[in-house]
Amino acid sequence: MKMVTDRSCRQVTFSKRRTGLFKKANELATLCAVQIAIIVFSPGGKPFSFGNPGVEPVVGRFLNRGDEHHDGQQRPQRLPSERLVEELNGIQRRIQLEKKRGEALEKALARAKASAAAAGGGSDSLISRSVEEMGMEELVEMRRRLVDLREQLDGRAVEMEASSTLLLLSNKSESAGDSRGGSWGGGRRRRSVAKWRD
Amino acid sequence: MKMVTDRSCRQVTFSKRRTGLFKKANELATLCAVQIAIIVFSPGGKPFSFGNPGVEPVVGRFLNRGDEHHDGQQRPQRLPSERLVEELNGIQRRIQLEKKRGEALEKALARAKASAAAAGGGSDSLISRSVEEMGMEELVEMRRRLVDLREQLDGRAVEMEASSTLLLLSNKSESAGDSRGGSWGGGRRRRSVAKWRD
DNA sequence: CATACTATTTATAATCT
DNA sequence: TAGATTATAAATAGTAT
Repeated sequence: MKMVTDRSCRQVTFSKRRTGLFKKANELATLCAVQIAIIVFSPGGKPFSFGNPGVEPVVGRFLNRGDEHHDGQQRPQRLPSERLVEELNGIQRRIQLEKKRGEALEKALARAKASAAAAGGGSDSLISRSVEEMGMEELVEMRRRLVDLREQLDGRAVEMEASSTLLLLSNKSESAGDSRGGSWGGGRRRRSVAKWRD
Repeated sequence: MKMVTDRSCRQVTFSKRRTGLFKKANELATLCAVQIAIIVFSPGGKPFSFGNPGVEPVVGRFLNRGDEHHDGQQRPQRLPSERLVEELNGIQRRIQLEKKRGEALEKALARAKASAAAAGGGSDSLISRSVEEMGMEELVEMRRRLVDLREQLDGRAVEMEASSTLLLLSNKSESAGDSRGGSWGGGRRRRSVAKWRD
């Protein structure tokens, strides 16, 4: 499944698939009585959206800003601790995912080459508990550790091109359950300032 | 087309259709190289999302600039709490990148392990333990190994081919936050961006 | 950017393991 | 509870307007 190269064909494909996607979303909302929002920008940059009961309520709920409109720049005085917890939960899940990846890789690695010595390590099992159970101080501490990890990552910076991000759901999987998919990193981001680090 | 009355059937239908919808969205993003975000709450109230390149940038583009699509603008008066969230988002993205790197590595390994068959042996099962039991130092070490392997195998490019990925983790998402103004007085950090082939 | 037409591909509801 | 199977319904690519 590759990008359609011809601009005209791409636009046609976009139009039709967007229609189909919104239809699917509408069916999902109807059949299951759930809130859903879709935002998509056409190849030409034009925004299209679908929402049940509307885009903004759903996005607001997702961002923990249900009581706020985006017409103002202010957030509620109450800090986004709920959001923080969600973000940390996401990080936790992703670390777990990375671990699963590492497991598969490790098996192949054992067959293919010898690896360097393992690092020892006292583990505080900081990630063991649910984020919801942690106090703010612990959240801040956890953030500190994650930042440390991030700085390690910065040592060998890697970027994925936006076009390389992909998600295929067609194959069977060993585990199953609910997925909070998406948020595929790697795209160019407005807020991210790209800088090199040696 | 009416709402499925049976709760169980409704949940099943939701799961299936959500999977299909996200797949469609991914295909649309791939074929047409467009930004798209989907947010949906399950019948049980759990949030699910898909985004290319991520939910936040798409939502941000939609909310902040409406029908416009100029680049380079920033919202004025960013609060410290927003920077906190951004910082966490950055970390989250980096971890995502690590996961994707692992995926690519896995494929590269499959192609290159024949030639890379150096020494055998050392299968220290560092990664066999759960992340919950690992300290951050070990996580960092785990990552370092992946990078080492990549650098060995990546004289040529590691292609991001179609890889099957399912984010499958049952986890609670509704969370109660502790509202303490826990700002850490953090400054902005540099973000590293590099190319996949570095 | 949208839509009509049709051959073909794909998703899915019901069912079963 | 998840996954596999399959007949059926739906989406879509190619093309034209």
